[in-house]
Amino acid sequence: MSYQTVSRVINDSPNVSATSRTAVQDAIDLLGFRPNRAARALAGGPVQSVTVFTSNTTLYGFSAALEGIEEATREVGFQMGVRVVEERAEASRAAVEHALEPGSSVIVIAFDRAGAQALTWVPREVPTVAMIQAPTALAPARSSVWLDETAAAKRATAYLLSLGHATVHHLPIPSWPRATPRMEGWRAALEESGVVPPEPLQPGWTAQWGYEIGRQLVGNPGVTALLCGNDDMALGVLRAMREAGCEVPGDISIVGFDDIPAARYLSPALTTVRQDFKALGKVAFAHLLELSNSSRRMPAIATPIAELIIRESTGPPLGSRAAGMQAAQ
Amino acid sequence: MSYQTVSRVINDSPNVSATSRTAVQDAIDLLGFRPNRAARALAGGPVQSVTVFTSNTTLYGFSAALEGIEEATREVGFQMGVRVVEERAEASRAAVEHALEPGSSVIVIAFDRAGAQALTWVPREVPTVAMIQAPTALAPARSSVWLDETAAAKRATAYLLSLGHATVHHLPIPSWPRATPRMEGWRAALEESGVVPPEPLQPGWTAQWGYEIGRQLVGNPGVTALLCGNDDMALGVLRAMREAGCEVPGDISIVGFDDIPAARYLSPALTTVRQDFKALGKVAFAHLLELSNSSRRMPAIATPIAELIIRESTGPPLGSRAAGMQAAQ
DNA sequence: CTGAAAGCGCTTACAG
DNA sequence: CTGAAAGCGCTTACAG
Repeated sequence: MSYQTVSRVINDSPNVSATSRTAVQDAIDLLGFRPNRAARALAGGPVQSVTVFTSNTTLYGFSAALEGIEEATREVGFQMGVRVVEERAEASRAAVEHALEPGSSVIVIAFDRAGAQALTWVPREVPTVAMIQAPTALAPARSSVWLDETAAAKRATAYLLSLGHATVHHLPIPSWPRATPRMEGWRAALEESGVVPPEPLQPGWTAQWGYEIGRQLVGNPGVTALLCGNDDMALGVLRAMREAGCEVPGDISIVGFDDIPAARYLSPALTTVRQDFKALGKVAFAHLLELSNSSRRMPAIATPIAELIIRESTGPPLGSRAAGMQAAQ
Repeated sequence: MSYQTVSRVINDSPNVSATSRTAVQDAIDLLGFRPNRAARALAGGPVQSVTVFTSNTTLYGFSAALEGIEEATREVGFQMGVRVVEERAEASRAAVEHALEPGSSVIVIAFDRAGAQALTWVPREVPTVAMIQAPTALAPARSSVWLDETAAAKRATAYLLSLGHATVHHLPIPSWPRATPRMEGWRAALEESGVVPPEPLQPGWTAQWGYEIGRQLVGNPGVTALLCGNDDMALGVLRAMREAGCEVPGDISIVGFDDIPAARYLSPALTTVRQDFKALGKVAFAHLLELSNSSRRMPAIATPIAELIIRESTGPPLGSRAAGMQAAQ
């Protein structure tokens, strides 16, 4: 019953007799033995930790994703490390290289530019899965996961159109290297209805930004419906409208994206697209597991379905024929 | 120029000639050499990683604290691991024991019961600092950090009283093992003004809970001012009031706690107590550093100052003599 | 199926 | 001040 045998049962080696296996297992349970991770890693044992790179741990989508990853790692006894990355190339590179350890694996939350940047610095040989906005956006040859935001944005836009709005404006989250899927979906819905998409507003992430943009929008009769790139911005827009005495949804309908916990408690409660980033985080980790254990790639696949949650911030435009339509519904 | 010498310069050993030191350093820089953490840990090198235990990575206070810790660790090249802990004793214990590695250190975000529980399982010998609600609450003989929430709650309550409210009600976050400092401050302010504190409402954490409680409060003329244990609950209360047609602050003044990013964009913008959990996270890590390097304890000390942010959700009670006072201000 | 051997990359006493 | 030695706790070929 040498320590090699112990190592074998811990690592599920097939070359152990049933007798030894149970004997060792019993001893392990009895003593509460826990193999030293540092030693395992040093000796070239299997990966058992993930480092997640993210540009933000506070924004809803990011922290929900993190939450999902954490839960998944906990279930299989993986350690989870977190490293925040900035957009500046050198800082990003330093952060990634510093954090990378032999025998580790990584998930990068590459929803934004900083995340995508970080992905760049991760060597090919380390098992990696990226959480991205859309499949074409980046990460060729990297395993990645995403939500179908294009379809969701399209659906939300179509809904607004169906309410009777002549057009729908869009306050996007930052795009790179090309339009975000949320913007593509918005544009597609408009074009399918034969309306020329208006110029998108200046992109941002925060409530603050939404507020700024909202103030500029006030009193513009052309915009009666606005699809926001996320709920935080929608929140800011809502505030700007109220301050200016604009009714929501009377004067302008507003749709958010993500369904943050606060969304349904706003006044008016926010119509939004629910995105299950937590579930996506779990999916990402599941992929990572396959990558690192069997060392074989998995094709990128989509997962949880986004859902349009209709609440109070949307309605037919005032004084349009849609007002009549509403009664008919 | 053996590898021992390299080890010495990396670890700032004094026993190295200036010549060797620079020579080695140059080589390190040139080659981009990074010592293997697993090996260092195995050989008993200095701690260079923290794992933080927290019950939630999504609630504002928790995620802000995490953000602060992350930033601080990044600055000194520490690795940061995160493990979510539950309240159930066995689950908590398993999570903690699983996560603990020799040569690691820990910060536990012990704002709530689950966190306090986790703290229980961390062996004395591992360098640990706890982030807690108040110094007496727990963690005797543990290094810990906290914000002076008692003073802040007292100040907020006094402010409400000064507006002319006959009393102030309180919707607390969960207490254990005794009243939260927020509740103590609230109570103290009331007593100092000679008013008997009303029964606190049922404690909770979420907007959902605030909403439930808010609905119960509607139409109760006795409550004209409410101090909420956090902004999320305040958000829910706000919603309940609006639904019921109660004016805020006309019919009821509401104060939150924490100053979440959304607070100032609500309608009415939320009067609240700003708490810098991110800074507190940094302080926690600073303490940890001292603990682990010099192996000497630091006395627990308080840090960032909470600040009352007066916005729109508070005002004098309607129809009271305070209405006149307002004009006088 | 199961030991003995070698090595993962470091650090820390121990001799010079 | 600086090497040679031993060991941290594992894992993975290699012989039996």
